[in-house]
Amino acid sequence: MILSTYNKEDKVLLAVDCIIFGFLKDELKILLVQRDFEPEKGKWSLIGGFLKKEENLDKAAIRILHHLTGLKNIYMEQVYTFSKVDRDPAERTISVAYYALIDIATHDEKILKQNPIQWFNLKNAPKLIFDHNRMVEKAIARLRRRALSKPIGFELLPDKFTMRQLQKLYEAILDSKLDKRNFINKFNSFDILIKLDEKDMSSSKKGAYLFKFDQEKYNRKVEDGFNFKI
Amino acid sequence: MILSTYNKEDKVLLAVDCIIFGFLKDELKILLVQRDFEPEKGKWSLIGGFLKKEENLDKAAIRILHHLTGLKNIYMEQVYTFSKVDRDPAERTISVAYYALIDIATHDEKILKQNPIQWFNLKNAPKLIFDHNRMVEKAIARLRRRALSKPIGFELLPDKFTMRQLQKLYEAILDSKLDKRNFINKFNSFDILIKLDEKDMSSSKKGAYLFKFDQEKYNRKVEDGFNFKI
DNA sequence: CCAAAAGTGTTGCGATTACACCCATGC
DNA sequence: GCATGGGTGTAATCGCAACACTTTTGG
Repeated sequence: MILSTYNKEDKVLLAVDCIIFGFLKDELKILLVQRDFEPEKGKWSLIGGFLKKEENLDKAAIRILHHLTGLKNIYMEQVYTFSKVDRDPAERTISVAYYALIDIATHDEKILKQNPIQWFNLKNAPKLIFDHNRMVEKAIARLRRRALSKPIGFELLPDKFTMRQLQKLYEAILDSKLDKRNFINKFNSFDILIKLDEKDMSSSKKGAYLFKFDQEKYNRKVEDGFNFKI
Repeated sequence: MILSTYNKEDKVLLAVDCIIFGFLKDELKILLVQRDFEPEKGKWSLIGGFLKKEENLDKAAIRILHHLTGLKNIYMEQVYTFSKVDRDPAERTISVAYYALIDIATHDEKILKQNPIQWFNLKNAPKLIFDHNRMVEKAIARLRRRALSKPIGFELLPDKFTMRQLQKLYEAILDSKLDKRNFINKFNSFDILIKLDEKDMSSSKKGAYLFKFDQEKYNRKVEDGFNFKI
């Protein structure tokens, strides 16, 4: 029933849980924390926290991520709100899931200073508390859809990257093999990468050219109705 | 800060607002209510209510829709959670938006018994309270994406419908003209409709064949990896 | 000199698009 | 008999997928 004041309505705890994706050595990873409080103390969990009265959810997600990893200016996006009545046995809690994309290679030192948090390969991540595994699934589905329609992967790669790295990233996100030539041809046809004179020598004798994402050009193209589509 | 009990955390009001889509006379419509309480009394608003402690959000959305329209067994889906600090001037409220799809032709009598609610053409709907217009936008975007990848429109049409009605529905959702022959050819290629012997005589002298959606066949196809794609 | 990864184009096929005429009937 | 909406097929084009060999160089 709606009342003319809201006084009689139930209030609830609103949590934010973050599915933090990273990419390293051709593998998609997620960052997990070992819970240091009851219930489920010691178990692996998504990084989370509670919404405060004076902030919106986006801000809360940014604050929680920053607090537990030290990272700022990270791409985040709301995924879904989970509300099963007994999802948290301690108390009725609604949780809004956000996913974040992190370039591990550039940020790893910062993150791993924090103790009880750890990267897991997505494929062999542990069982998580509550409904966190479902949250991860939803976030992956979302990431996948996003990757097909936006050049989202750049958030997960260093500033300079090789075509092969980019391809491996898409393969990890989409969980399928892609053809090398077709992938490169398609990406080049978008014309949103800058080919550098530099080479990355770490993965082969011949060396592989490095590329950068041309954000400006991409934005202009989007405004002109360009549609990214892998 | 996460504490070992949640006692110190802020609690908030959690609302559910419903973007209710209908389709009649080739037009996509939304159902709105004139608010009968402060703040913003008398203004047009989405149909909404508050989450109760003992229900999850899906249940709350169903309850709220049923309470204000009398309808049951309606397709609903969570869209997004809105949390701007001052979105509701009366009190800090977070709102989870759901969209619903209703076949107006079949259900209209029930709905219009209720007094202060009314269908509006999407194109000339009034300005809504709070951030409700943004909610509608998000819901449309979601509906659009959904319509491209699932035969979602059947929720919006009567049990029996003509090809032309189906096409007009897609045109309304996608906000673009479609070619008559291409549309029918594509839809027939999916093979998920049952052509009836009956004709609808209301729109032309010749009459147009009626079709039904073959839910069973569709489900079987989806299980076999079929991918609906307009 | 050879192993290992990088780089590079072409072709066939299937899907999408564009397009125009006859049909049935109520008035 | 004519105006109105219903119904139907084909050809041209485009985008996607499949595919193999040469280059470079550290060891």
